[in-house]
Amino acid sequence: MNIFNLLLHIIKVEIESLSMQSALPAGLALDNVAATPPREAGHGDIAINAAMVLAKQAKMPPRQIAEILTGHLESVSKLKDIIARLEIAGPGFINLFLKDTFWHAQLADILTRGTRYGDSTVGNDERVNVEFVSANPTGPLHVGHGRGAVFGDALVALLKKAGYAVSREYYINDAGGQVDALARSLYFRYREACGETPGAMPHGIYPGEYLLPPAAALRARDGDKWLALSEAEWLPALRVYAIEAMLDLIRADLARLGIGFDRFFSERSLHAAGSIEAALQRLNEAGVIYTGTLEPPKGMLPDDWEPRPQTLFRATAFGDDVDRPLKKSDGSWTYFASDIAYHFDKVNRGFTTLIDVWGADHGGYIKRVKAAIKALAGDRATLDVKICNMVRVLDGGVPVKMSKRSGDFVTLKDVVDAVGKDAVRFIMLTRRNDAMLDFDLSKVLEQSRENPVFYVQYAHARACSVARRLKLDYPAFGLATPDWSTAPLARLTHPAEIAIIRRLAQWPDIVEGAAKAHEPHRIAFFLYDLAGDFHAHWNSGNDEEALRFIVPTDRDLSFARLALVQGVATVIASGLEVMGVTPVEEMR
RNA sequence: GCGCCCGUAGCUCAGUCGGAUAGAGCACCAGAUUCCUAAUCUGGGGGUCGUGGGUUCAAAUCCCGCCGGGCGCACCA
Repeated sequence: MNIFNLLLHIIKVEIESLSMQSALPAGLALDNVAATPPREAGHGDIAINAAMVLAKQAKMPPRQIAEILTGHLESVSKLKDIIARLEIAGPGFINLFLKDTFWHAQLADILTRGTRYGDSTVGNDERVNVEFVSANPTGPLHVGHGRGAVFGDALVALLKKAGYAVSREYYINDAGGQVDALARSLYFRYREACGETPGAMPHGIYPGEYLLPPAAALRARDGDKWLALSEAEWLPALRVYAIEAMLDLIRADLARLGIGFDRFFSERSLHAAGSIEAALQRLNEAGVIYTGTLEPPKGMLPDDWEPRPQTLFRATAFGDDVDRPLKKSDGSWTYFASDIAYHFDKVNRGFTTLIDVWGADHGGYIKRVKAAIKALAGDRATLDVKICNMVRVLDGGVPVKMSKRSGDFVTLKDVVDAVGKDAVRFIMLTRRNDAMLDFDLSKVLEQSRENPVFYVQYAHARACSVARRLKLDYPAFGLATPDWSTAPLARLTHPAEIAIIRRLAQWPDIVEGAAKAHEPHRIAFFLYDLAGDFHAHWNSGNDEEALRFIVPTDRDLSFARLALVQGVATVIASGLEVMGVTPVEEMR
């Protein structure tokens, strides 16, 4: 349960009731009324901005509205059990101070629900398609792909937790010239494998050594049978073979990160099924396809520019900057044409929210795809494109050299092998997706506060250690397998303890906010803050013995505090679950 | 030239649908360990939120101009 929405709902109802009683004007718009956690601890637990928002509409000073509202709220029976006191502050905020018993109830809820705490229904089972990675099947994934992979996967988990019906999808670009080049590259390696010396590598051949194993496997399977054939004869078959081999490679790279997909969608299948013609036919009927000649971009004339009539989509009618070509000069479809069909297919499969996760170099492509969706689907579906910015790989602050000949980038596999799945996943979410990310291989292994992976894991491990210690050193307490429903939570009275529960109780709101904004990085920052609260409280037991979790002379107090610690572990685990990171119970 | 993203403490970055005295880590300074993991914690200094306007009761947040950085710009994917 999201406590902020709960209170907000109650208060909105009461405002409406005041309107009915004519204590406030009728017909007030409450859309901007909000219940938020105040930054300042002295401002209570929940701040309501209603008085300021309504002042203008009601033609009354905010203070006066606040007076009316607080006077009324104090008499509402539903709130009497929850609110210790309320005050009017600043320009007209109503600050609510909640009773300890309310927070105890929140903790009890956490313990009952376990890592399912924070699950929400705001998504309302809306069907969402998240397409991510979608790297060309021409080689292994690099670190940049890894960021998109982790981002997409965590976003899916987040959306599911918030109650959306989500599907993970990978679009395979298996139809263009790049996969022909891949097939030629494989053939080159195949000739080598057959004992030929093909000589210097021609231009347009992928130089990576990752094609050696598939070439050898091809030779082992088929012998020399392809050598005597012409390119037209071997290319289609070897293309299929090479794409499958590369997809195996990619799937293996993703599996190392614990990432799988509900569907791999082939671009070639769109061509084969006539989906492109169908989608463009529809655009044609809508009158947004025409033949015309584009102006060259001002300020940067391409060398080989020549004015040429093309088949164009009138993207400018839907917010794009220029109209976009659908056919290449050789008559085949452009990538954009098949992408139109692909997104139309997603809409036709019933998805109402489409999310595409792309690299930073594709930012210029967003408007045209949005334009196409608008033209084909109107308001039936919306597209949100999440751009994942570049990743710089460092080691001890020094940029890692781009790897030898195998490609231009550090491979994802190398990085996962070096620091582990959990560290990669966590670090990838410690920046907003649209900000550049420095990934320092040595820092993510460091055991210090500087390293958020460690800091959060350590908090979880510490929480687990309290349970261990109680079990081992205080068997008389009988808390080896506690029944949380009997925990005497009323014994949690210290402000620092309540403060931690307050943080834990933000978790459902964090989930909903992050899910709506499509921003999984918020989870990482929340967990870091929570870990900080917990470490601080843990340490205060050093200065003040009475604050330690385990009180040898007081079994019930120890039980209550164990419950608090368990709540911390639970929420951390719940957050890590969304991030796809395994919580550790010990770090020795 | 045009489009998109970014500009917050010395450095790296958070900042919720616009909300109260703009936060955290690092670095710097001063402290805490007979004690559940000091792998941690406490306190301190440090800001024209790039800049100039505008909207608003209220702007780091929304709108416009400018400056600085990144990405992209027909027939690649």
